[in-house]
Amino acid sequence: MGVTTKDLARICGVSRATITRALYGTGSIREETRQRILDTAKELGYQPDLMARSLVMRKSRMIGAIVVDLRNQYFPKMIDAIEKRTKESSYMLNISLHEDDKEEEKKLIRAMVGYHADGLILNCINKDEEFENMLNHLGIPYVILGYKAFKNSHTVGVDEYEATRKGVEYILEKGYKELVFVVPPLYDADGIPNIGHEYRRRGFVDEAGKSGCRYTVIYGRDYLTQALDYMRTKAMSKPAFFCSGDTFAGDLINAFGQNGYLVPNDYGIMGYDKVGLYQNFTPKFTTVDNHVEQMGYAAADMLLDMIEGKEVPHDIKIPITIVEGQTL
Amino acid sequence: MGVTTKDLARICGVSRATITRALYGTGSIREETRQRILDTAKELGYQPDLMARSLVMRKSRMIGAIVVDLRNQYFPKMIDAIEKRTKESSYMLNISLHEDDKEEEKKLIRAMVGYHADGLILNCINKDEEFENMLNHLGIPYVILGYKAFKNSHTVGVDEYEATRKGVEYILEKGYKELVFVVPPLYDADGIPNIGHEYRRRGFVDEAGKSGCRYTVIYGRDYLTQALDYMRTKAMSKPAFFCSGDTFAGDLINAFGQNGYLVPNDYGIMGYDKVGLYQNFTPKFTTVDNHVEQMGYAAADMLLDMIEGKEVPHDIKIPITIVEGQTL
DNA sequence: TTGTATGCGTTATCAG
DNA sequence: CTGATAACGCATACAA
Repeated sequence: MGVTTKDLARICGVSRATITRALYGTGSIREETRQRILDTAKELGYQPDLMARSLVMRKSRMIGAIVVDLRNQYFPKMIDAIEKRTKESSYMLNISLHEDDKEEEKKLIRAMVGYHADGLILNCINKDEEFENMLNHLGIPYVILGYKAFKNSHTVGVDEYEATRKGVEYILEKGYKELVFVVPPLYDADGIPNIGHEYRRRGFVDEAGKSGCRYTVIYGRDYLTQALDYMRTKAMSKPAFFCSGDTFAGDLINAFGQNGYLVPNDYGIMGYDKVGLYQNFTPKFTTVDNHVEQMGYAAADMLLDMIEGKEVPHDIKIPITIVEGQTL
Repeated sequence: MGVTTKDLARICGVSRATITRALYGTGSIREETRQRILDTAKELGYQPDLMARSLVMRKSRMIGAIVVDLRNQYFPKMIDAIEKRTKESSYMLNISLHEDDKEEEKKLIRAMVGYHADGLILNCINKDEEFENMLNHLGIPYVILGYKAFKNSHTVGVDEYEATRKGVEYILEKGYKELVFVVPPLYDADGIPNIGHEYRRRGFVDEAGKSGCRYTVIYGRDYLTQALDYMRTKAMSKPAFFCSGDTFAGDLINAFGQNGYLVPNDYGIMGYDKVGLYQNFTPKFTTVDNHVEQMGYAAADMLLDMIEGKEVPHDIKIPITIVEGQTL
């Protein structure tokens, strides 16, 4: 479909080279023919074939983002930010989802390269050497979201250890003497640790340990049962639950509520990953804001710089802040 | 970058046509040379240039989805569904965001066409004739999410009128005699009505009117103030608030809570657009489930069929269901 | 079974 | 100022 430069050339009675000159102002051209070409181009609704252009230019002004899915607000928010930045630089953003499927992730990366993406932003689940090798032979720059999985990769993430440490500090400042860290299973199906949650756990354990207060870690799929059990049989004072994720915290508040435990009277709670989910509820939710949008902006800026051949730092850590609520 | 069929041909000492035959099994080829080519292709990490292929095939196996943004869960959920379906049919999904910018939307559509997208899924904000014209001259099929804005377009949506009507029926069954419909501003910046909310309003008014009970509609940005005012000065019995969106409902519950009004003791409330946001909270939220995933599946199926030249219905309406909670 | 020639729509180079 | 020609990487009809 669609009218091409060839058509325009035929219709305007000039060569295709002249058409290009008229359309993109390269080289010199008589003003009159330029106008005539531009007019007919507009009239006929000429649209350049970006594929053909990319083919010859070896640049597509397209950036690929491959993330797991859009289920919680984490990636949507980040992608919104990335998208704004790439748009500012007149790049098109191509988002694809690997759905936690390692083969799919590789396939998508190959597809992006096949479509001449100028750069990639990855939330990658593959961690092995073969994958690292693949990445380094892509021929285009890429930025990894989250953790530094590979030596040579560029990453944008959060210092989870430091963040959790600060979270514990904050809880202690509020006067709590008894801390419970709630975290999902730390290992995935292949036995590979979820590095983010693991760093958080360490941050918690180190800082809580240093304080000399009572603390414990609850993890596993049955964390709700375990937490309730803690509340019923183990708590010696009003405990603070520090949940490694707002969704867990939300579920916990709900489960506790159904069992007659109310926040912040009977217990304190703090989340992680502020994604705006529970920000409108009473009591206002205390959580760690890991600034997802900032991560998005940073990742996009980094990648755009890399595409333009600029020198960029290898790793960027976005500092967190604590959202003071009423649940502690 | 990357090795091409040309390179393979040179290295294997055959013509490029033979390479193609080896790679895609078209035509006949001696098994030995086939193996040899396949081996070297693998060794050298040959990846087809999808752009070049699309250019000659005039098919890209790529589908574009252009939506406003990913801010609330509505589009992320739908896109997840669309993505699953397109992936099943080995199409790649290219998601882009127009951020409520009419020019941007047109630009993105043109870009998708420029990238030889085989079809488009649109959450379009342009409503005028020029845009309709543009769509119909795209040369590729497209499906519009939401409302039938143009005569000839294919759409997947919800019968909002019917849905709201059913919602009112449900509320009345629960014994309420006093209904308040809460809806955001019904017109956008350009004075064009938000058709979805408008249909909902009509459904509410018609059904509530028919029942003979007391009812009113609250709309505008200050709906919280108005709702509180209603509660304080106008309510004659325990009213049911029917909010045209879960987020409004959430905010309302919160605002009422801060003013000492508790659900479901002091008032009833029902939402719309079940997006899973408040499903974990107590009391469990009563809302209208408009089955976003189903919309996604339907839209993807429809588009894929259209791409394959099949006959498809022009409009698909996804039936809603009511999620029975504890807020009524 | 294999090779040659042509074209997809664009941009770039080099003549004229 | 303009036109012819080649190239990007791939696929395919046709010839050998």
